Amino acid sequence: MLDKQFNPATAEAEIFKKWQQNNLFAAQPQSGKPAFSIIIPPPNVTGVLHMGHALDNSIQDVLCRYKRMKGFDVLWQPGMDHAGIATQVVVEKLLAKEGKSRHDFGREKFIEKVWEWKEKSGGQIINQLKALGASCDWDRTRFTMDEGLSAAVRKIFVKMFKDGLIYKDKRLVNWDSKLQTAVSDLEVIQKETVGTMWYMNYPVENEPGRFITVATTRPETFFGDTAVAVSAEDERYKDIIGKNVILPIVNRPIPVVADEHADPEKGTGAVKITPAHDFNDFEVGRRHNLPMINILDVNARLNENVPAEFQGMDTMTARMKVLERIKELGLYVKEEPNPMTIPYGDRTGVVIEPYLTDQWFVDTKEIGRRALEAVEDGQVKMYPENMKNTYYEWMRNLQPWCISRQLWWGHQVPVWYGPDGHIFCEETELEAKIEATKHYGEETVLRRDSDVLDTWFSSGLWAFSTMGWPNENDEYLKRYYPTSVLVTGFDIIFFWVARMMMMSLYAMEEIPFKEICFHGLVRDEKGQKMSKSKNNGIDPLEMIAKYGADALRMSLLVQAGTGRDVLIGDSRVEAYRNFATKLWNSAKFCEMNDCKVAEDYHPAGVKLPMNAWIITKLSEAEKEISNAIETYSFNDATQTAYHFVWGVFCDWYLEMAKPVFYGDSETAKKETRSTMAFVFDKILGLLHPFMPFITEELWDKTAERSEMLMASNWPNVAEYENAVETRKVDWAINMVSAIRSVRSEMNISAGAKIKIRIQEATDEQRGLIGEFTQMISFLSRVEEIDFVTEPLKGAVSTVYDGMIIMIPLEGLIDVDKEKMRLTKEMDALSGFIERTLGQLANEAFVSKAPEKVINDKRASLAEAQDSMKKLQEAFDRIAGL
RNA sequence: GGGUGUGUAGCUCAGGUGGUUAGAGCGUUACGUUGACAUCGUAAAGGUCGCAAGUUCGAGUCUUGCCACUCCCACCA
Repeated sequence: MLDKQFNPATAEAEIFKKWQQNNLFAAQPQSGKPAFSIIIPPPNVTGVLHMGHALDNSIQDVLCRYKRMKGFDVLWQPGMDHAGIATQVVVEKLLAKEGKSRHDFGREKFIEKVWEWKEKSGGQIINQLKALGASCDWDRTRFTMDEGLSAAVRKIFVKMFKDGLIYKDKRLVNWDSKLQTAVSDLEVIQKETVGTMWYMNYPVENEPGRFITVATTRPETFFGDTAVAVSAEDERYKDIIGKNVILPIVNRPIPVVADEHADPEKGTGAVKITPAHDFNDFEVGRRHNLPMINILDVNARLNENVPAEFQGMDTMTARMKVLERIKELGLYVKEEPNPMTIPYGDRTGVVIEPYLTDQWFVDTKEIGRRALEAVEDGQVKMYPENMKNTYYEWMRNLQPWCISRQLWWGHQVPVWYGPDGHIFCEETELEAKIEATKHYGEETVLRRDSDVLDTWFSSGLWAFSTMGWPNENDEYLKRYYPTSVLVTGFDIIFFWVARMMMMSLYAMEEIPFKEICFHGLVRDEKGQKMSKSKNNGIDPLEMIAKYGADALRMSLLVQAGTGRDVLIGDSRVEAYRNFATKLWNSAKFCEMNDCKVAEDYHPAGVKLPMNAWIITKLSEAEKEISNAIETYSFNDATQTAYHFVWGVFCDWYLEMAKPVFYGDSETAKKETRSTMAFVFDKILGLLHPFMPFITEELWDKTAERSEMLMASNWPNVAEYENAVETRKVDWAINMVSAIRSVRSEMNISAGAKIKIRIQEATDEQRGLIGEFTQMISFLSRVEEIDFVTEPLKGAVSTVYDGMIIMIPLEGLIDVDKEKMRLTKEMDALSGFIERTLGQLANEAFVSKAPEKVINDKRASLAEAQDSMKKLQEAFDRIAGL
């Protein structure tokens, strides 16, 4: 006996355990089945499940479950990212609570602390993914700091270094002064604001009274100025190019140089050049061999390269102080508001400073070109396709990738320095020492580079590092790489997708995945981005607790058209919880009516049209769902399934079955019981990828099964389709709808049994009505159907497929209401008739449109005119009362 | 500045290659019968398909222009 309702809170964990016990998640490399593989986008070890994960992993789970049922051997490779910055920040915060900093522990001890944290509190998200139903091969869970993955990182780094693709360079990078590390361009967020532009005068050397006015938004960088640039074409300044101006306060002479960077149209046409603190100025500095004076320390405070009174100031204080002094010197000109963007760190929210340091870079020119070509020539397909344009644009303007971070938690750069600074880049310290001994001719003390790598460097290797690489002979690597499809949000296309493409093509000489399915962002019910500041975040675990994982998955998937954003909120999830309940109740109906698949049952042999009909509808739904999943249109797939279950199976088939079950034909009952059970089983299969828990539960509770639903075959009933019977049942259904509509509009009480009289039915129609009398009567509460040759007085009428259907009401008719109803029906027709007559009278249309279109128009016109005539007659009859 | 989307019912969205009277879900309204389900059923109302031209016998669908909004990238002395 089925319970009154499904209780996800207790059932889901049990079901998940059973899947695990039956080892249904593990890939089966020896199975001989075709392989299908997905790597999970590794969530941060610090992460907790949010709606983005829920969507991303629901999609992957659908694909994996569907493919398994389709006969594939599936590897869904799970794992987590060590998330350098995020994790270090979490642990540092914990230490701060004890009043300590990482420096109190030192690097080694601190890293131990992080590992401790990871073992104790990290990776909660893994269990949360399980709550969602994710069918990953959990025993293969990997972590980007695992020994194997770390070995992969070292190997790639050394190889790239030796290939000249990784190099050290002193250049301007984005400096996060809170974390005291470099970050990549992608980790910087530009925010618009209105700042101020200040104008000030620099005296020209040896020409008393002459000044050059420069404009700046950052007066505090003033001490780093090493030139003023003007355009060579600018008449105002032509004569002082090559001369010096005096930098006020410090009275340092700096040259006036001609450079294309200076635009005569902008500002004053003269630009102060601060090579160590501005990306454009840096380039100008390189072009003119200007000194680069760094005036900031790692905390973004002014350093010893500025006059003592300014040292130690933060940039804002220094800015005001500089302006004050300029004013005192009488060199201040004016200021005006200036719209501008300011860079902030995406993790810390502090202002990012361009900062001159030694960093490690990846030369992306060559590997970027290959990654670009792999998409251009179609080796890697993207869904939706227009994501290619975004990818192309970025790949064609690739900048060197700054991969070093001045953190402790992460993959330490495998680089050692000799006493003279000579670089030894090897996978182990031992190898470095051996090389050093060779180089120096004696054993030498080496110092290891303290930098760690950008987290995305290791996640860039994820597609193959999780599969055993660098062991080229790993059976998983051989079998499941390249992976079948990558499922991810378009927000990390540059961070991760592009990097995986580059790194995989470099290391493996092969693409990491054949297809990429991009999905949109999850937003709240009103379509707003979820954020802490708006406090509109919705916790997937809360939704799962409230409505069940199946309901949450459905409500996400039902909107997951390729690339579209997904809106989530209580009312949406509730709707799919209701759907789950509907499914449960339909199972109860089956059980109550003793629906089981009889041993001698075969779907090809059904005799009742309604049974042939439901099998055909099932087949049509299956084809649509399969097709939609294969093209990543999860919205179509789920909507088709939803409509088939609720709108076809429950609303019509179960209702049609009732008169059969209450009737006295045992053969009809038997066939219908079997068919219903048969179709219901297939429904469980079709829904399983989307709603794995409730379907598995029903599968278990509705019959004795030799295997779990998850391990069963995807439904395929195409060979049992029966178009002829299906058309007949559809016709009867439409007739029921027509009768119901009249009843409802004429306020005939829902319970009342009515008689109907039909005029002008063809022989075929009479035959159909005869065949479906029981069903039509039951579903439209009709107790008597008769065919007549003369119209009835005192009846309400409608026209269906050319037949006049009349409901005699013997004086109870609300004449005005019936007149209104008929008028409304006729109005709808007359508009169409008029338009169509016009079209058919148009010679251009008749001569140019294809014959089929014209014939269809003529046919539907004739039908409409016929209905019109019959409705008009009904109207006239009623008007006479 | 470059790129990419979006604009269809109150809301959220479907609507290959142009062709009957433009659909769904939710919401709304009315009415609720029998024995799966009120987490339900039946029915109805609701749209000049962003605007304007153009191509065409015919445009939600194609072209051009415009308007509004989303997102991404770059720049901003």
